[in-house]
Amino acid sequence: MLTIPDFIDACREKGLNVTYQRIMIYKSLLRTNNHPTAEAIYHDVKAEYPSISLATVYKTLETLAEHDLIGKVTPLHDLARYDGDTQQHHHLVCLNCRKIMDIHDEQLNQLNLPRKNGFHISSYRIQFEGLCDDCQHRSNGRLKTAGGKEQTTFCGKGA
Amino acid sequence: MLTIPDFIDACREKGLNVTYQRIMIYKSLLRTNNHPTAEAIYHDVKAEYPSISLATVYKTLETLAEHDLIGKVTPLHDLARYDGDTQQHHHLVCLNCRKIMDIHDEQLNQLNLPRKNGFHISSYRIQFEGLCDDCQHRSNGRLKTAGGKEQTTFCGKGA
DNA sequence: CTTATTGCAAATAATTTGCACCAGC
DNA sequence: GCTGGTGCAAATTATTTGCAATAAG
Repeated sequence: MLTIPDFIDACREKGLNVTYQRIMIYKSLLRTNNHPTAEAIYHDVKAEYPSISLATVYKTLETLAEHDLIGKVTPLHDLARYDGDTQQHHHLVCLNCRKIMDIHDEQLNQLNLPRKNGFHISSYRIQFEGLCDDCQHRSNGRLKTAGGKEQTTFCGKGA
Repeated sequence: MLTIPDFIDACREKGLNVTYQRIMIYKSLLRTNNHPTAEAIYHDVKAEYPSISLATVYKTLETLAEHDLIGKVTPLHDLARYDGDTQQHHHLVCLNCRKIMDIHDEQLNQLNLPRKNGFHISSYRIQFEGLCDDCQHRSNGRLKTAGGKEQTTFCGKGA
């Protein structure tokens, strides 16, 4: 979490114009610990700057996330995806083709659970992110590593 | 992943009617390793059973997931949520009120990465799921632990 | 026979897009 | 002044819902 002056510098370094809206949106994220939705940020910012538009909030959040100035809590957010396997296991997610592979690994199922504020943990899942073999090799530079939503193909099935 | 006869028994045990559609959908999940979307399953099943409807696929997947006969890859799927913090960290997700809390824990940042099929892992995130303190105590039996999408409130902010 | 489930069509909700105007540099 | 960013309204996409017809137990 950067201070506002640092955020402004960071925008400049990345070639992003520094606008009032971007600053307001970043400030809104700074002041909540909520992991807010676009709507929530929109309402929050609107209180101080009523002319902001929801579309701007969406666009800004995407832009900032692409430039790693903020994070997106759920990278696979666009489509609900299901899994026949109900055992505890973990996932490898290809950031390019969005293929998901299963990881069954006993060691990863034995983590020491963190403790925080009386939260009662009943399970956990780990999402490993990166590039699958196909996308490292076959993709001829047409990668989109920034967590966006570009491809629809899942690299086929079994193969 | 159950065999079809076991799936049928499991449905009966849970009081779910065993329908042709449910079996086809489950079979489709069995035969792919794709973590498919509802659309993908719809197309797959439609090939063998053209009269199936997309709404049925959505309903069936939700039903099976609620009864733990299948899993949902992304439990926080319904809304995109953002985070001002770009350091590696992990999340506690309350399955009831959908509040998300941050976990910064050095040990959790040092996992041994699994290896699989040439996949190149660049980062990972752990999502711990359970009930926050508020929801364990204050909620008077009105819990919805089955990964559904019920509440809209995020239990307020700082508090 | 009774209730749960299906399938259709219409509704809703989240997010994206096109485009004209405006602001940052 | 040039280019990227904003705001509006309309479009798109995923998902849900109401309801009558049908199948499961």
